[in-house]
Amino acid sequence: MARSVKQLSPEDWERAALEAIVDGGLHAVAVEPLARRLGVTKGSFYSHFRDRGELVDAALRRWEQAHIDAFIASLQQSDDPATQLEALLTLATSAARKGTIQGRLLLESDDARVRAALKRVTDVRLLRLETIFTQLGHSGPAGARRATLAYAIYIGLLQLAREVPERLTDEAALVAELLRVLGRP
Amino acid sequence: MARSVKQLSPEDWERAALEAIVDGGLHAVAVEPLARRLGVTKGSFYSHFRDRGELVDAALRRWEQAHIDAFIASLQQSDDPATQLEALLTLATSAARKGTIQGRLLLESDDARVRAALKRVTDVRLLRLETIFTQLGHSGPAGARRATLAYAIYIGLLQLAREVPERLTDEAALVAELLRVLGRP
DNA sequence: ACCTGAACACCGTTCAAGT
DNA sequence: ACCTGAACACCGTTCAAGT
Repeated sequence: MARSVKQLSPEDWERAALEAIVDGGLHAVAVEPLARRLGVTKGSFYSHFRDRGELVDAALRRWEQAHIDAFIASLQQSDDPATQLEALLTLATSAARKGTIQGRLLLESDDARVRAALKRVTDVRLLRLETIFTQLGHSGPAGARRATLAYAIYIGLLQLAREVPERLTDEAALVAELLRVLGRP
Repeated sequence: MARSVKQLSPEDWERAALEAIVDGGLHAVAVEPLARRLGVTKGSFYSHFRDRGELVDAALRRWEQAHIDAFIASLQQSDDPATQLEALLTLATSAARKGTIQGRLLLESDDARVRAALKRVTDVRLLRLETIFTQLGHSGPAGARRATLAYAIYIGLLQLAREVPERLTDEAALVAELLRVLGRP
């Protein structure tokens, strides 16, 4: 449960920061409380990072990398675009019902650092979605619009899951609706 | 530019709080800076509100009421559901490109007070959307799902407008796509 | 009733001193 | 190199005292 020697690494602080985000959002990433939790004094924090912002940065990059990796991995389960689309929609609607770091971050993107991390993840996903829709027969701009639309739905569902979760209970029917709506060329 | 007598009302503080939200988000609603801006000392704040939370509450309710009123008003321009839907979609996509209080709040809804205000606005809108889709021929649960979907798109576009604004430039094409996607019974 | 001014708590940041 | 402990700045909250 505890190390006897209090020699921490930047990674220790980053992981603690991500845990804090899950629990209380970005503003819960506070140096003094994190230091208490890690069993050191807040002064020692500045041996690892220049300031709180640098910690937030590093923690977000850690999350971002893991997140992009997972997304890519889920796509590699199949080469068929229709199957990939369904897999992503299912993943999206089920993720929308869980409380994740992503959910937290989406809702705190007035922070420039959060926005930057989200944008990088979003860009990767939009490009992949665009490829899928192109393969499904939607030409250039139409494919791009459809990808934007699909991703907007995903983001919107993430948000609505917090506001009106009672509307997202019939997940299967919702996925079916999404497929019907997005599937037509 | 200034009143000579510094006798403030709760409304003065609420309006200042909303301005602060537009500028810097919810965390910019800070008693001491607001007091400075209003030309009083922070101590006097507590003659009007019990604490910062009560000010946030009051400011959000002020915004909420004005917002619901505007939404209802825009619906009353026509009785035809198809026209109403198009009007809402147009309103939504153009609102998505502006920086509004709503945009700010959506992205800060890890705050319980913000969530509550957003939920009240969302409920009103979802019910109205459901009515429209019912009138357009979508029976009970299908109408509800379609309303959820339409609203998810709206929320998602609000978010994407911040992340990837370059994808929302062709507004007309996007509205057309939305109508096509959402219009089919 | 509303405002001032001083006080205290909490967190971010700095820094001299320890190991 | 990393940690401690004390310092200072800033904001939330309280309160006695003014008008």
